[in-house]
Amino acid sequence: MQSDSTKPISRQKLKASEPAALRATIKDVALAAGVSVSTASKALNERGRMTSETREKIQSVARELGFRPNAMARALVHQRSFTLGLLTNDTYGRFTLPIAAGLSAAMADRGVSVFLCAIDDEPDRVRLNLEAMEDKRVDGLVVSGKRIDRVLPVDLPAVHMPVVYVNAACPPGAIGFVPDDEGGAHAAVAHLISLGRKRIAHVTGPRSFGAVGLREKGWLRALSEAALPCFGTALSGEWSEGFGYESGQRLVAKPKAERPDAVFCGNDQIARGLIDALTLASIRVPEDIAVVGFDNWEIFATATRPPLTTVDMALKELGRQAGLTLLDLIDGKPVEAGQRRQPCRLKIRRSCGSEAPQTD
Amino acid sequence: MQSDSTKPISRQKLKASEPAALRATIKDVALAAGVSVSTASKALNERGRMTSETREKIQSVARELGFRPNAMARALVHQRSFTLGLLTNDTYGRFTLPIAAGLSAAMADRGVSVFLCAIDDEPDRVRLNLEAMEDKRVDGLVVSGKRIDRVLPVDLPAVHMPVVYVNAACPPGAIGFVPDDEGGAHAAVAHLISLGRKRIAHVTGPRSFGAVGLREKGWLRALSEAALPCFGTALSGEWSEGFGYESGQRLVAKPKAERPDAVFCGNDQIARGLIDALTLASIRVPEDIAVVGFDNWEIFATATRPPLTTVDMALKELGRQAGLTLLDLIDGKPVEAGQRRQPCRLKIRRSCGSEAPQTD
DNA sequence: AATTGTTGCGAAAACGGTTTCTCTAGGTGA
DNA sequence: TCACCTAGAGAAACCGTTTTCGCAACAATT
Repeated sequence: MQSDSTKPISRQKLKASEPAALRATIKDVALAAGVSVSTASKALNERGRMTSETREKIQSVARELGFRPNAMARALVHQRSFTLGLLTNDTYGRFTLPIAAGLSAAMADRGVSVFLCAIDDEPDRVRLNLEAMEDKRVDGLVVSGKRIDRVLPVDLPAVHMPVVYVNAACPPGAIGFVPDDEGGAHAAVAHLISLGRKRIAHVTGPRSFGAVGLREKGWLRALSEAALPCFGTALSGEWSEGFGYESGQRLVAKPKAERPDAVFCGNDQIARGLIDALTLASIRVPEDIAVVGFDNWEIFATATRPPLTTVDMALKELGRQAGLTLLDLIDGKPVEAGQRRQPCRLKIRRSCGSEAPQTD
Repeated sequence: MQSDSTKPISRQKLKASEPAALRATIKDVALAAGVSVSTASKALNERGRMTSETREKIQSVARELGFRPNAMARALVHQRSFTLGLLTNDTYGRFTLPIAAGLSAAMADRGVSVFLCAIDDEPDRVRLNLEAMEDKRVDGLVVSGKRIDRVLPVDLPAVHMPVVYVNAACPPGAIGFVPDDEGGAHAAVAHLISLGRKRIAHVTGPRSFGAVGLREKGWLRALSEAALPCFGTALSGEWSEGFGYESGQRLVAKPKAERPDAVFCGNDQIARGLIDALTLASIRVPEDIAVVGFDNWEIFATATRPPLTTVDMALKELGRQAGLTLLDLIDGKPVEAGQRRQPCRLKIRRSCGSEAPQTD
């Protein structure tokens, strides 16, 4: 039994007197406080003028009755619903959940709730959900995807409300947030270089992904900044453990002198497969070859042997930022159009050979 | 350019005439059709009596204006918002997203939208979100967790609306949905038996998890039904690849005659680690030892070598069922209290040694 | 021709709030 | 004592719908 303000008591009252779970309205509050509805409203919203005595009386009555204003009635008059829609086509993927959680948490703190719309790129489903969002009068839309170079099949011009894109291509003139793939890659490779590695290879996903090009660019930039030669060209394949494994085997097959002393992988799955192949060939990670990944997908990164140093895309923060920006947009604040690149953060574990892995 | 009814045209019109993105109200429709608001409402909702001429005129005007009724105004009079809240404490986990997607999709088809509330088991956040859901007058709540034996820190009695639990403990008298862990385990082990395996071990998660006991029970029941001896006791440890790996090594250390010919693992991560250990010791999977997992977490199950036969918990369906039941509850239909166990489905790949893995 | 029964539609009252405007007391200054 | 101002509170309009009720006009019965 915590002393939890007076809520529990009022609830009990409510329950006892009202079996059908009817909620107290402002009318009930006004009646019980012996004032008019308008006065009650003003008292509860700290507007208008009245004796502090009146105000406090009304507020205390409201508390006793467990009064909570009906957000929909409020929205009706304010033309503002304090709700957002989150449209995502990444139903099974790893991106949506952290983004959604970050968004939802940041919004909850501001009294804004988020509708989740899972569309599987089916046009009908998109249409259905979009219409539902329009009907429910959400104040804005966050559109989140699974790759930064594809725009969702959302008929944007038909939607008359502010939109922010996350982890998806951002049409011209729109506003979007994506992880800074190039910066993250650069940080990862620069860290390897700072540890004395000089022959740093890159194994990554399909060229058709925008992120692949950006991460490759980061790799190259870090190398050239350190005046290191580019070790081979980037090895491009599937985003899978299988491809990482194969690539590892290919590395192993080379004579020792031609092997890299570090590999920067395009994602954690590839890194995982690659490490498995190296381990199987008795090549030590990180002593013989250091490995870093990209994604910080914990379930992979912590399960590899040794645990994987990798680039964290700060997806929660991405969702948060997108939400806050959308809120600004809704409030009519000026927001510059274009795509923002949210900084990534290197998560150091053991696979890169650092002396002191982060503990958090 | 698809011929997409008349919508695009009306939208264009709206945009042209109304820069501030104001939507047509039923008043506008009535005015434009030369009728009263009440008649317009009746025409659009197929109620009341009027000439079909009048009705069609109104409907066509509404279409031209791109009229969509304001769901909040509607909710206000119907005392029904056609929204639900999804409360989950599984922010990073693997359960919430499929459940949420299944729920959201099934609800979208019925005109119901779902608010996502990510609570991290922080009481303040729970309170905040719960209050938001009450204020927004959601019709009901789905509470989803990450383990079936823990109830979320939700002060249920204080919430006056229908609630359904998913993948979480279900307080007495409440309604809940969980995967049928025992049934799934039984199916997995029975399948191994049908393939001729006779010495089937079980490596699983911490005893403190309810699911562990249930899966163990399924294992034992399948064995006893086939009159097979129980091969050792269930090996219990972490839900991790690491523990699977260790357990694999322990198996390998035994003389060949004492080894099992199949292992049923408590989840896919354990199975993955175990297979890695066996492979490293040159034990062939499935020829020497067959392995099946639990979860069908595709990212693991398809990446193991060989791909993992495992139990699919049908989480999307679980979310769907929970939503539909909640809708029944809201509609006042009689729903029996208690916890329902949703059947699992064995997903056959290669690691069990079946001749013909499923292709879907 | 007077009564009844339909038909087609609009007025008005909800739903639960907020906000603007108006009114009444009471206090102030001349 | 009177005009004037102000503080405090209520009346009413509004947000966008739905729904009940009432009222004409007309057709069908006596």
